[in-house]
Amino acid sequence: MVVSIRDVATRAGVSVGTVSNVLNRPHEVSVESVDRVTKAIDALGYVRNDAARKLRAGVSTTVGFVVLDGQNPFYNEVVRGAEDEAARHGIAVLYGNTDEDLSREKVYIDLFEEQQVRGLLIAPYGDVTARLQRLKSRGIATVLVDRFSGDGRFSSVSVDSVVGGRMAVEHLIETGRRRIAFVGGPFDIRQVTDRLAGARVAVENATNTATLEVVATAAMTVDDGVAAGAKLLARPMHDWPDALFAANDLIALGLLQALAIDGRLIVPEDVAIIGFDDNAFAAAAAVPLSSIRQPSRMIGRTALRILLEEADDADSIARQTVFPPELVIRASTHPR
Amino acid sequence: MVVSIRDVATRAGVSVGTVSNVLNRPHEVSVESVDRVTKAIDALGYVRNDAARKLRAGVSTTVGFVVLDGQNPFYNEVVRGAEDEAARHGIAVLYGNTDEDLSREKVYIDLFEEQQVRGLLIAPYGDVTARLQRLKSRGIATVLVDRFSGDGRFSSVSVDSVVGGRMAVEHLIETGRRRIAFVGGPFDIRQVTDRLAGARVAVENATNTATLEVVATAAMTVDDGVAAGAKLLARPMHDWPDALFAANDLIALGLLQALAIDGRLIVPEDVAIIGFDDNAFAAAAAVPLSSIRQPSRMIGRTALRILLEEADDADSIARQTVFPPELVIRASTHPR
DNA sequence: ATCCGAATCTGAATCGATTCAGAGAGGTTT
DNA sequence: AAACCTCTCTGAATCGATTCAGATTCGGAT
Repeated sequence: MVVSIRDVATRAGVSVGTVSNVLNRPHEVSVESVDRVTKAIDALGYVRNDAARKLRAGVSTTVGFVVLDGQNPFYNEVVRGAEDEAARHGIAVLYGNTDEDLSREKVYIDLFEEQQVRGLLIAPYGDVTARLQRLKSRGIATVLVDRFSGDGRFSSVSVDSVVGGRMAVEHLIETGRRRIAFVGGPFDIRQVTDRLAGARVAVENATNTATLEVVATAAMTVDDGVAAGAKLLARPMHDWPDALFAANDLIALGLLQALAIDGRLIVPEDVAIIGFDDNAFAAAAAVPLSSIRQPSRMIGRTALRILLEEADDADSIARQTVFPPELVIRASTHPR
Repeated sequence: MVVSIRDVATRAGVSVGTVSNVLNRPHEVSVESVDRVTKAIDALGYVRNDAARKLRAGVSTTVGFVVLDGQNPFYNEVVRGAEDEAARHGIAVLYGNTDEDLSREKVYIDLFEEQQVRGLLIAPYGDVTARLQRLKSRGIATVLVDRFSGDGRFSSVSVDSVVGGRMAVEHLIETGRRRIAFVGGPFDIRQVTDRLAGARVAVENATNTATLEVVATAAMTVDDGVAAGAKLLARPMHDWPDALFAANDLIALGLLQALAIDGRLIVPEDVAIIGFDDNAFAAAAAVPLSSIRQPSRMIGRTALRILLEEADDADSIARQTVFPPELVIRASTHPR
């Protein structure tokens, strides 16, 4: 048995219009009516039908968040930041996880479009500009998260990954490391290539003879880090790098784990490791992990705030917000 | 500019009914019509209006998942399992994070009710039976995740936390520990009390003189673990327990971190630590963490499968699915 | 007594997809 | 040729909340 606004109106002895007004502009309704309607709603257990509301009003109080990797604590923190800000505006965040899968990414974007969300936050994997452009033409605002919008068509909130990559490798070089390996992938993820580009800059600017090699991983999980570690360990010892820059903390933790189990190489004595994100588990690692911190909650909060502004103001101009990364030094990169 | 089904019909030279049929029962429409309509849809960039669809048809192809703690990798794994299963049925999972906040829990349940999702998965924090009962009467199926439904009114998928708690403490006792502390909270979370109850059973059954004390935490995060560790470290050394059973891995990681920084007590020589969940970071911890593994993805997959079955069959009978926990022994509980 | 404006309420029209009774075309059986 | 199917299509009615032009009420001003 479904309770509709009509049932509430009958029970309260008013018209449907008045019930709707109680729900949406209570100040324009007499206190007595508000009271009667409220009582009727409670008595009947009425819940607004969001479909009807959206159909007629054309707006929604939810925003969507399409996340690249739901297992990654960094993105969870970003989502948390967005939720905090959303809650303050009486808005709910629904999110969908794409797991670096192009087709799922499309599915979720379409889903949120069908749902006519108020706006969409997205940490994109593939090239989604075409789809996002369509959302825009439909009046659904979009903000890119953790990804700079190269062509400036969309607002974005991110951290400068090139600078972060440079900071990481400069730190390694300053603490006396020479043979540096970048561990990460896949290379169609922008964050990966940016961090690597930063690393390259640092090596080129170095006054000493530091070298950089690249160890590719299939994805950015702990398991991929373990696998990369095993691959490196299969080499003769004299071929080993003396520092590893992991594309994110998950890979770094995997590397750490692989080395700890093997036992021949000690961190940081033989090998330094630095990660990226400074997620909640970096400090609790086998060897506390140096990392490049991203202000994750702040990214989420800011992205949501910009999203709401754009949703309310149709012809606002896209803007790029870039936060600085921050070097966090822990035991894993202590000098020998 | 919004493209409606009417525009598509006009462009394809058919009626709106035919367009709808192409979308929903293509086999009942001539191939020629399917073709014309498909072309028109592509040309116009038409996307179904989900609100109108839901309003009329009353069904939806999304399920909601209300999660207790979005930062916890364990729940992320469960969600991932649910998503995998959902994807196979062409269904999308939208989730909302309550962060152990009663009011947010209510908000999300109501939100999903308003949205008329196909079904709802929930890892509940407070007592939500009343609200869930209402969903049920509205025809929205509900499955509890990570929580046994005591009164059997709802289907549930969980791991036996009492058994898990017992396994953890039996393991500690078998490896020679005597003064055991349970670290966790708050005690209105069912999982916490169950795990503690299991621990009590193990201590009572022990042939030796093992003791159990309780160290309460405000929540179940790494930070709470660090705080609990600090509280314990403030005690005189002879008052220290020789084993810690943390209510989940996050707390355990926090404890490990607090002890490592302090440095006076070595894990596992002076203190053993065991966690619960066996999340992705347990193995990569400062000292690889023993834990009670829950089959997280399987929980998510199973919960979603049951949810869809119940959503399709209105008068199916609620059933409780309980998976066994599994003891995973790592360095943090090695005997002295 | 009449008029005015403000406050409040009413109820029909509306949003867009789905549904289904009924129509039309074309073929087969008797 | 009539009767009967089958296949396919049409278009009006429908879902429930919102909106807004118009109605009603009432205290105060003229």
